[in-house]
Amino acid sequence: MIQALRGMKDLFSPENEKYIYFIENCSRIAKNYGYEYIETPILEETALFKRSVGESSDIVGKEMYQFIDKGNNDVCLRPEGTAGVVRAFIQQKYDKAKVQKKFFYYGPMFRYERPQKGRLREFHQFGVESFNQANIKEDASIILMLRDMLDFFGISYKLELNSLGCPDCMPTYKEKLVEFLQNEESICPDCKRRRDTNPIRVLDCKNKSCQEIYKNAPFLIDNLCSTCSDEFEQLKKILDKFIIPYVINPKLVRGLDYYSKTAFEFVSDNIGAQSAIAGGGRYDKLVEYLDGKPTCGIGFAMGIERLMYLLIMPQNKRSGYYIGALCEEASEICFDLAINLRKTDKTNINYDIKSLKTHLKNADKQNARYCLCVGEDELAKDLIWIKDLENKAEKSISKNELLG
RNA sequence: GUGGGUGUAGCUCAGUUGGUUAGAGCAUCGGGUUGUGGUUCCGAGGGUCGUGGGUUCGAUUCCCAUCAUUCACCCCA
Repeated sequence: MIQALRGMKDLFSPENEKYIYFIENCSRIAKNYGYEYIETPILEETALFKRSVGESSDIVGKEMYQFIDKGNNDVCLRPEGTAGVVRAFIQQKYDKAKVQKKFFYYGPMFRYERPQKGRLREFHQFGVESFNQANIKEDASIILMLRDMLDFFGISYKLELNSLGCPDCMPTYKEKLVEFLQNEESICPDCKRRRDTNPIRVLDCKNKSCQEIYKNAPFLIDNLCSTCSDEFEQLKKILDKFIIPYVINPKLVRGLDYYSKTAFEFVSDNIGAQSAIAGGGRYDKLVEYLDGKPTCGIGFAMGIERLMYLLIMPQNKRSGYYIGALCEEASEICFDLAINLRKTDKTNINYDIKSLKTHLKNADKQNARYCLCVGEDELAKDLIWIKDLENKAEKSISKNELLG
């Protein structure tokens, strides 16, 4: 038997309904915030991710589905969504036009890792990207939007906030941190590796003895330049005003190299070790990294599978018709009936001749609102028997009334 | 890439201290005298016990390998 690749899942009921429900409502809310839908290719040139996500990240280092295609191009399946949208933005010359653009997208992402709870090799994200909005209010808006979405679905969360600084304050901080780390030889091997590759990352090491040491480490949040520091204060004020509870997590670093300034993560305690349900932040230099004109940007992405663990669907109401024939002679009229009803309503037909009892059972199981049956009695009088499964009312109506 | 758990019916799982026809619940199908559902009663079908090898008179059970799956680490949504 051929089965789906490791870490890749088929989507059946009821998850498929959840997925649609999630996408539809996130899209609706994003549109309210002025976002428009964008779809970018799932396959992109490998260099795009190397330059945006960053060579030092694990994503690029070991998790990409990368291969050489028949035209000898080095390509890979997108591991995240922002890079593609930024590439599209630049390719469309929106950077030169200096326009403000806001996009939302959703779809599959691919990372070659060992699957576990809340982590698949093919997973789905819903994300948004806002270009050319430097105002800190936009940072707040994007967090407010995410709050709206999670609130709509009744999903509880914790918001963690940090500032990663800008090219003015980040490099000097980094030097300070590396200096601190030079004197700490008792840190774990992973952290020693990070010290060289990506020093900021040591801060969210899960090793307890490391965390003990980092209590005394310098934090970026205490070393921001005046601009970054002011903006961060403004952001907190807006979030306070709109009553969004948050915690400042000075150890919060985003995994992708392109982030700067505002960084945030929405986390949940109820989905296993992979607790981040959404993450995002500013990336004011990314457009330049990808050869565009300087254009600031901010965005986030939600892990749809992780959110679906937490999402409870509203009760499914009975809807549509179920049609069944009670005798062979009635099967033709039943088929005609189905064809006609399908022009306006969800209609399922059972081609098998069954007893009324069986048809009612089936209609009930399918959660149909109405059960329509035709037997010898109805055929004789050109009637259709119809029962409302919700209020149990039943009647026979003339065939012409339903066949129009 | 590293470590642990688990593979028995469509699903969720019992079980055999190694012994002859492997069980339950749910689901499916049929029936409960002529055409009435969701919470009834009765019955039926369905499994080479993940795969390959080893030990044994005998393996679904013990051992090894392999594959799949799951959880965790690394990392991330």
